[in-house]
Amino acid sequence: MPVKPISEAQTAPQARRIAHLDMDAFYASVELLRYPQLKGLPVVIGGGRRPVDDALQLGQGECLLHKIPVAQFPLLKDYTGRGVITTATYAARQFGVGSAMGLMKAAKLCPQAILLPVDFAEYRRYSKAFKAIVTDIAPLMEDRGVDEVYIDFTDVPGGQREGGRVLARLIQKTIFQQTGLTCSVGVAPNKLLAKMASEFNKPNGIAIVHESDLVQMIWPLPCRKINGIGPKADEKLQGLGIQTIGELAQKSVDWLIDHFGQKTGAWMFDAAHGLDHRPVVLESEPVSISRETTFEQDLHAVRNKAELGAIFTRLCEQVADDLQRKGYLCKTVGIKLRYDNFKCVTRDQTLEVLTCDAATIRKMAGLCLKRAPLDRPLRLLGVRTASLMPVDSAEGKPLNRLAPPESEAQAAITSIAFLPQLF
DNA sequence: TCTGGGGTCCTAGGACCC
DNA sequence: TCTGGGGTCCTAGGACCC
Repeated sequence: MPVKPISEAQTAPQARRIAHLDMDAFYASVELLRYPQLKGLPVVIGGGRRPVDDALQLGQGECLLHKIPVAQFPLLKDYTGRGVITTATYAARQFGVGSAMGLMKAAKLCPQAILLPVDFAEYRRYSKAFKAIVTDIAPLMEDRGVDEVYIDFTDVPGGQREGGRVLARLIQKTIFQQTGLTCSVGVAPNKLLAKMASEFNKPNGIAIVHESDLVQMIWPLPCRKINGIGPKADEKLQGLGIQTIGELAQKSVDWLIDHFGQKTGAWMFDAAHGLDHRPVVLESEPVSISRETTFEQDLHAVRNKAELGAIFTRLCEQVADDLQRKGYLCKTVGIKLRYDNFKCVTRDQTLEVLTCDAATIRKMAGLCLKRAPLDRPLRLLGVRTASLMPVDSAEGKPLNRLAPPESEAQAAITSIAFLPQLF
């Protein structure tokens, strides 16, 4: 029996261990740190729009709640407006309310819930804090939004111990000690399984999944638990008699490709078998930057022209500002409309120059708007920029970073052949 | 009294080029 | 003389995620 040389043993490839970390009821937990007197009570956070502030009778965005007794906190039943729930505490979830539910609908289910306005600035502070703790311990982290990250444990010292449990526990404990917030962690051979695993022992839990656990731990789960299978795909699967991931795994690739197309079918097959080769990505360039807003009341393109125009211009200014702050130029400008019947329409148009100028974006967006049906009342208007290029890599490209001379702007616009008459 | 805002990725057709 | 086959870019819509 040959003995492995020590050097080879030391460089033997480590098993791939990927963690998914998910903060528990993130926004709600941050609010509970600020208002500990709300612990155990049903609390809903939502809105973020002016009516919420009005309903809460807060002065000019100032948060005065900590000065008043719990009995006087604003209640969900007193709210009127178009907001949705962003997060609910576990106490509130027991009444069946949850993320993305309209506040008015939630008020029926749980009228006594306390309603708090969202405070993104505060959540971002905590988000940065917990991510800094993670990267201090394990530097290969992929940002998946305010409250979620993937972490590559593979080559981190201790990352292999107990399948990743030791390192997960360290990160979880450090985050709690330094922020007071709990999180759930799943560690598995890849992102797909890690994401599922992080849900297993929520809240404040850790779950370890190995390849050999596939049949026992993954196959009994409903297909909907696969990140990427949403309500539509799930409905279609159920129509085909497939409820669980295990049932999905019994189908052949060809059968899945026949029903879902080349790409989705092949992906579903891999997912059902626990396969996922996506790397943990540290940084990525944005594909688009956009702003949108839902009006307090539906607006009509003709009857409310002035009001709509002002909102439209403001959205363009915000997008331009976002581009400039983040250091990008765009080549495509688009709009999004949502009508009173909730139907959506988009129009977009590619420029011949790169720009981050509000007036140019406004002009292009205006042309897009004229190509959209404007007979129905609108509930939402959005402005989107895409085909982005970082400013520093745009050297030598035709630029339009400031408002161009009128003749140039005109040239850019009239060169779009199908629309000269609209301007 | 339904249903936010900010994203990514995929599909599919048409234009246009080789 | 009747219709191939790639490739890329643009546009619109939709599924999905946080």
